Amino acid sequence: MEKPKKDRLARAGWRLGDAADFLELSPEEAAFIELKLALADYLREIRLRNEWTQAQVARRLGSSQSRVAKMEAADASVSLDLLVKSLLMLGASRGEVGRVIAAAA
Amino acid sequence: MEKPKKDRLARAGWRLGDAADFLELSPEEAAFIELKLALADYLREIRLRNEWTQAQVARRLGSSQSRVAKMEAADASVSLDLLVKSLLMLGASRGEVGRVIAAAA
DNA sequence: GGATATCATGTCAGATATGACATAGAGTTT
DNA sequence: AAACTCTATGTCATATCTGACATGATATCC
Repeated sequence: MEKPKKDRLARAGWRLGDAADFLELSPEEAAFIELKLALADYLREIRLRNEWTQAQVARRLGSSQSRVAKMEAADASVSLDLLVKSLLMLGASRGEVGRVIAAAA
Repeated sequence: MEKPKKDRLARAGWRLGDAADFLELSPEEAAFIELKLALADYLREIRLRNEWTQAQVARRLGSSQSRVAKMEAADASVSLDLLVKSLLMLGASRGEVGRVIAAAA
């Protein structure tokens, strides 16, 4: 795994034990996390494309700026449910969500 | 919405008020629920394709037969996280999951 | 360099999901 | 019809997520 992605995961709270090397992730765990990262990136993309601030997105979603920040960071405290529901509420279609998930890393 | 799907949702705990007609769902809510139903169906498909019982699947997932039943029913108490993680653990690829989600109803 | 705007991160009470268990329904075998 | 197998549904203690708030960090403007 490349260094930048690894650092990003570490920042996002994906610490898996002290000296946890991310290579210890099972393939399914890795796929799940990368899937979340892809959705998080897409959320940010939609926000920037529309020139919204995180606070504005939060208002639309009935949430808070901090949670939007965590969503975009694919924080460990953010569920797939929240990510997908948010994307749909921001106008993404089911097909779009599926394609983002299916897209190769 | 067709009657069978409506009944299925009602059974799965998606009651939204007493006389709730599912037509009152917002488009995003409807899309989210249908997306879950598609994943639930796919989970069952994988199980049957491999000729596993729900109890066998539960053992693989480190869960219980009852939760597998609820997953296949797209019960309201089942998260997207659980569905997706379970599919990946049963051998589905990220691409497969994405395609199931993207697939039109 | 103070004021303002935007995004990041830590914390927490309340809400929601989870695995487990009990039990019911439905089909098969003997 | 009893015994057995598989699936469905209700409940619950515990675990995890959520929105909110406070506070940092960084950049821009005056």
